[in-house]
Amino acid sequence: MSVTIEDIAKEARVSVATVSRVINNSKAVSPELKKRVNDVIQKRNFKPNSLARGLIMKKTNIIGIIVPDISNPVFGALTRGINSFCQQKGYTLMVCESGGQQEKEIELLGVLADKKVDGVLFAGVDVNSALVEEMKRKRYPIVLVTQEASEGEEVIHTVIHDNVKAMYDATSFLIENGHQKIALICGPENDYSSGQKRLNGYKVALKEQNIEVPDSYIEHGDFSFESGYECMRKIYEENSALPTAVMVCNDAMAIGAIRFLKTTKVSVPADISIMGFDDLEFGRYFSPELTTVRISYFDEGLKAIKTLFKLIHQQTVPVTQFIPHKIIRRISVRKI
Amino acid sequence: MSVTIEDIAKEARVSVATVSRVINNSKAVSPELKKRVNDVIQKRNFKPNSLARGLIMKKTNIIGIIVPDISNPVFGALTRGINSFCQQKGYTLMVCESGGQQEKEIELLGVLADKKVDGVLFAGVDVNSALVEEMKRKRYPIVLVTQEASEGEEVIHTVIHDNVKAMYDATSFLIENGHQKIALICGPENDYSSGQKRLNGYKVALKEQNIEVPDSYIEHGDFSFESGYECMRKIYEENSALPTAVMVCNDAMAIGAIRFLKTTKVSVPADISIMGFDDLEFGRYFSPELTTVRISYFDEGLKAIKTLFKLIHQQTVPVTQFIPHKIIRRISVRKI
DNA sequence: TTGTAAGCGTTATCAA
DNA sequence: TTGATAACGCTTACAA
Repeated sequence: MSVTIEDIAKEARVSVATVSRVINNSKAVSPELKKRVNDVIQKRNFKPNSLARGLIMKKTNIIGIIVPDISNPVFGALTRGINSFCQQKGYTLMVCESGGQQEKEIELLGVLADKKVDGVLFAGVDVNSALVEEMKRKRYPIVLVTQEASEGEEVIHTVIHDNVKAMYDATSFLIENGHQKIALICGPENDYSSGQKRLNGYKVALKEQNIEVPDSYIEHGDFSFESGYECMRKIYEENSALPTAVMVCNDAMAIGAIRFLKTTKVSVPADISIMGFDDLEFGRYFSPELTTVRISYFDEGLKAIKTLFKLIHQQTVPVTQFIPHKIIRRISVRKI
Repeated sequence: MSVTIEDIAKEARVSVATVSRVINNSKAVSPELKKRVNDVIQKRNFKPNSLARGLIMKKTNIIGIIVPDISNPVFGALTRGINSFCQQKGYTLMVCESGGQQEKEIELLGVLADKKVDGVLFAGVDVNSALVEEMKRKRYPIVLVTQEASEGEEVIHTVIHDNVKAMYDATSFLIENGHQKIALICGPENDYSSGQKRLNGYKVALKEQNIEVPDSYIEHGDFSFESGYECMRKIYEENSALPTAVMVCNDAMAIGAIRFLKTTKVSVPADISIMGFDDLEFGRYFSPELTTVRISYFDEGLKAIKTLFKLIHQQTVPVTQFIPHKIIRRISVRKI
């Protein structure tokens, strides 16, 4: 078996307590003993068993993260931001995938409790009061990231981009560029932050300018390329008066939408402008280059994990924190 | 604090041993006691502390995975395949990011040892003998995935697609379509499986047909969109006789390459055919739709984790296992 | 079938 | 400053 603290103690002719003290330099140990112990530790390549340690210290240096889909680049970037900080602080990341199903999310919250993680980052889809109740019951701190709670008061700390404002800005940008007939390919209706809130920002911007829009201008997709394609097809087929611009709630659907339009005779951006959301890297290499709203999910993850650390160390943090967004003008939107 | 096995024992008026037996149904327990215990467990929502359990059982139900970059869709899909199986088996995934640096990889191998993981999936860049030695020293089983060892005998179990054959097939496909002047945008030279091996497959296919290619037809990128763009630029600028096809070692670089060609007057596929590798989803939505070699990284991850499980349960498994690849014909390659 | 008690590898308390 | 020794929460001989 691996070498234990007792082996070290024996070989260094001291007590296990002393070895422990050296490891954690918790209390003063005389220099000579310290050196003797350290030498043996080095020589035997001793690493304290983190299970035993966690058992008594009630601290594992493990952070849990729950995301709907690991292979989604948005959550990839988020995870990378989180991990960059964890690694530097000596924490490890336990990654769980929920598929966006609430039942699974609740189960995973339990799994992470079992694993005695020090804290959890949660990227959900619809964080309703049932979920919030479940979270409040856990003994570990939780930070919502990418998604705020959809019901009740704000009781769980949250790091997020301002979806309403971002969509408001994006839609206003289209309006400023002369567009009045602006359709929307939105996220799922059950997705609070990235579905409902974004829809909201769009509506507010239009209303502010007294622009009316037919219901047939609004479609709900599921953030996949495919659904962007489908939604665009519906808008195209169901409207004799085509929009001059389509605001799309993520880049993947935006590209799906453009792909559909390539099967028709309307061209982007000459006939219809398309605006995306996220600013994933491929948007820059697409043609036409995608105008979009940049969200740095890396930064969002980073801010979330920093917040979680503060919570773990009992510091006070504002309940809701926003990270900035930015309009990225490229080719797929034109001024009319 | 959370409820312990002792609390349960007390409340069910039995010994902790009995409770433990019920939990693990290790030994026969009389039905009545079993029910009594289970009721209390249910009622108090008791979950055995996995640290204490891991400490004594030398088993944590945690699998470690080391990848260069979590946000890369290839490793995203890989991780998802791995996770799908783990979740169903009651295992959790500890995800570590190495940035592809050997030093970091070795460190992470140690971190995972500390965490007492039951096994590790390793997706490296250059698994040389130093790394292999390090791996052999660990007490947990390791499966290489996406990358084989570059030196010495095959001692570590490996699940991978056949890079040589895949590139051989892809290049042959281009030849069959009438191309003779075939350039290559390859992976990094220090990347054994995805760099050197793929280069090899390309060369073998050409040699077999006695096709000679100038050095200026071969460029090394780093798998990023940007580097695909740059490599294509070099090939374009350094060859008065342009190739009629370019084999590109991943889809991202292929799209970067096409992007560059759009800045020139040569068109794809009319003047130059472009073939990618990986078959990521966006390639289907790009224009022209990308002809590519499909590798299912999800399946590769799945097979790797299944292999690791067999190893964990001391079953014998072939040292090297391949997952299949497939040529996907789309628009970006044309017959001449 | 059930219970008692000895670990598992640490840290923390309390004397010395 | 150091060393016994009691936790931490569980599993598993060994006894009963």
